[in-house]
Amino acid sequence: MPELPDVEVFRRYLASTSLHQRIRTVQVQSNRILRNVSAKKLRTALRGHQFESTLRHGKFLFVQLDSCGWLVLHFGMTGYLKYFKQVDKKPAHDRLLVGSVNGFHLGYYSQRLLGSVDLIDDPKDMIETKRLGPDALDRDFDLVAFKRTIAAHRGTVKSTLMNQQIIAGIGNIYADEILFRTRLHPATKVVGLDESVLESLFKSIKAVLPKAVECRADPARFPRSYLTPQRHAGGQCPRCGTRLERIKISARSAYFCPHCQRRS
DNA sequence: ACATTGACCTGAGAGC
DNA sequence: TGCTCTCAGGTCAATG
Repeated sequence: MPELPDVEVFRRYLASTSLHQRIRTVQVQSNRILRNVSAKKLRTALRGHQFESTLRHGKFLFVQLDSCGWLVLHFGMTGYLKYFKQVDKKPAHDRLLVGSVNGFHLGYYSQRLLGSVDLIDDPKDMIETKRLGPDALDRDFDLVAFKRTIAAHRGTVKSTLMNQQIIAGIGNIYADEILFRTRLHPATKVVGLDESVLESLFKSIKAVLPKAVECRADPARFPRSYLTPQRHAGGQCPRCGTRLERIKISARSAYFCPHCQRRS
């Protein structure tokens, strides 16, 4: 699930529910999600403290602590957050539960355990260490930066869009949506795309992602012109009605309209 | 340096 | 019903 729009929705959810509450309990339900922090160290860092603010870069959510340091949440393929009061009504696959003095809990969920939780000193350092590219929605990430960033790469346009070290935030679903809007076949090579196509691709990124956030990353709310709600076996192109095709690009499924997105 | 592939996990759904 | 196979929106290490 969680690409940039999903994580932005999680960030707003956390910010509207869980800031400025004194933390009373910390339950690590699975050690597997922990990266460079032990359960004990995490408990010590959180208990008695508060979440102060939030930040997002690509698919990473950073939560600032009032003491010092940041909690980092990554959601993998199946992660999400849930804020609730009744512990007996919590969903399955909770991996971290943070309880506050107000009686509510913030749960981090990850069915497939591909997500991660970490504790760091500074988001900037982490972004640098992981060599993440600019966040796709950052204002400073403009057309000039986009062209400069993408120019050095030789692979397909889809794998380039999904490479977090080139641009942070775009995953499999939104790469397909962006390419559909740009009418580009997913296997098109970046090399040889002319200026006008690059500009159109850039505009698609800057249109699709905010629209998805506005729709709370829920495909059921997406405009009719969007590919994502049709992105399944038997799905049809919202523009021309052609049956969508599925191919493999860098070992992931790419859905596209064979009529609107011709191989060039 | 860059691009691609398989491995890491669990669970749902299809087909037999 | 139960078995097997494939697939799923993530990254990372190993390979070409």
